Amino acid sequence: MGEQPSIELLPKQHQLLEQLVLAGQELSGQDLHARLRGTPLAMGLATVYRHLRQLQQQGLVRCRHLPSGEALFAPTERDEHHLTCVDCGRTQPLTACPIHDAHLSPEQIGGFQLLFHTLEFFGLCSDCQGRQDQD
Amino acid sequence: MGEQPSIELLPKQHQLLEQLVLAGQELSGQDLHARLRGTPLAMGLATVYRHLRQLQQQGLVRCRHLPSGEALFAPTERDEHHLTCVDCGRTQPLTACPIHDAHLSPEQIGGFQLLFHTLEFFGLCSDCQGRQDQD
DNA sequence: ATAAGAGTGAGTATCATTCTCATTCTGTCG
DNA sequence: CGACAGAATGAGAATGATACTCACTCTTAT
Ligand SMILES: [Mn+2]
Ligand SMILES: [Mn+2]
Ligand SMILES: [Zn+2]
Ligand SMILES: [Zn+2]
Repeated sequence: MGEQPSIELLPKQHQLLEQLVLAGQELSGQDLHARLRGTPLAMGLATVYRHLRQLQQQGLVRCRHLPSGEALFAPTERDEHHLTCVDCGRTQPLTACPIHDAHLSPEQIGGFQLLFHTLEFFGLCSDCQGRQDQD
Repeated sequence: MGEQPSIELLPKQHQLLEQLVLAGQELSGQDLHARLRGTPLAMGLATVYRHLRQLQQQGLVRCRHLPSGEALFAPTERDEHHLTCVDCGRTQPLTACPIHDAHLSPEQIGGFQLLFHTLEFFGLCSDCQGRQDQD
């Protein structure tokens, strides 16, 4: 825990990571691109996605996919997960990660160097439970 | 654990669920559509995706997204997760779910009725660790 | 100065998924 | 039995996020 490969981080990669940290919430590639437009930090969409992929490969960023297919990115240092309604899409963050640094046996890990995980819970929110059979 | 809402299951929905169970592995919407083509159980892509969404809303099916954006579906009864290499994409199943029926406080659940979860680990496989700085 | 290599981004291509909407199926009622 | 309402279906078009191309610009080393 606590990688510090700040070496080898391109300026634009550093920018993207910083934006994600500052935002305090998950952002899509499109979001990041839009946020930087007009600023001296602006960069093309291709560069945004290219660097987001590389940041993931370094374990600095992870992403989850919405049902819409859109991917939301966050710094791995922010170990946050969500509970999402399969009906209305309402989402709420969990206040703690249920697996901390889970105990995966070396056998399960099979030589991999673990970088991060994604964990999402799905269910019906109270509103949609009511609307269950009618509607 | 052990829902039995076999009531309210359309024939084609039942078919899709059965295919997923029989397959023993995750299948994409395209996979399912292709598998059924030519058989008397064939159905259009729109119907496949429509019913997959409804099966998810009933908590019978869950899905995860590959980096490619493709979604893979599985029956929720099969509580299996994966460890994927962020570099080469190689993937291996975990032999057990690290969160079983995790202990989420009612406070965290906030009125939701939990249906299923997705959990994926990412890292570097042994091969790609070697290729680390070169390449 | 020159050259090799890395980084960039506007535009285009891709392709899984969703949307449209005309058609077919199913069950009900007079 | 027709006639009709509503649900289900699927071919084809639309969508939209992401990946790819490739010419151009920087950077760095000789
Ligand atoms: Mn976590
Ligand atoms: Mn599990
Ligand atoms: Zn809801
Ligand atoms: Zn690998």
